Amino acid sequence: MGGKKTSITNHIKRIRLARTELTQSELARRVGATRQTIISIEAQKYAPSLELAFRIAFVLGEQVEEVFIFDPSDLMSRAT
Amino acid sequence: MGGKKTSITNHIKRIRLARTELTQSELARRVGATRQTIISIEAQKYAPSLELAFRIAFVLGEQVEEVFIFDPSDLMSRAT
DNA sequence: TTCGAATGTAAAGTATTTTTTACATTTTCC
DNA sequence: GGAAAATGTAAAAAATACTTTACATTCGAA
Repeated sequence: MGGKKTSITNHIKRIRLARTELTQSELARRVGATRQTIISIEAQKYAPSLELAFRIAFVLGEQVEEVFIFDPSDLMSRAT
Repeated sequence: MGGKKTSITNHIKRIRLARTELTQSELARRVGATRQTIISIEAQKYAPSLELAFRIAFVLGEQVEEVFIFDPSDLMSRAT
């Protein structure tokens, strides 16, 4: 069913509400994406591009790595 | 020639050589991508996905934001 | 100089992200 | 309760990232 899964999760919604109190529409507008894109990313349907991730973090006033959490466990299984 | 493409640049090549002395092939293998992908990204032909960016940074032993540099100037022109 | 490893170019095909459009549900607030 | 704003689902098309394959160039060492 589902599939690949990205090994990335994000805290956009929490930060958006707790820290900046932006609506999805407002965030979308400020980062230059559509509301639908924000919805899908918040719902973890897919990970954003690196550029969009940077823009989101920038607008939220956070570092990329505080907004997006990478789980390297699948990478660990690869060899030296 | 090129087009605007992405507002992201990277220091993969410098870090790859100076810090870890990996070949493109080795880096590609460790991050689970192809050599061609590493070549294109190092050549700034396009930016990696967020996931690949995280993997590259992880393997290089750096933070995402030390490897990939975001220029927010195009974002700044958007309003409040 | 010659071999092999590393780097590079190109192009076609696959996979993933983003937009666009349209409508449904929930929340807020009067 | 009702209107408006905010959030949500869906799906097709467009844009971008990634792979695969094949061949060319550069560079270091034997």
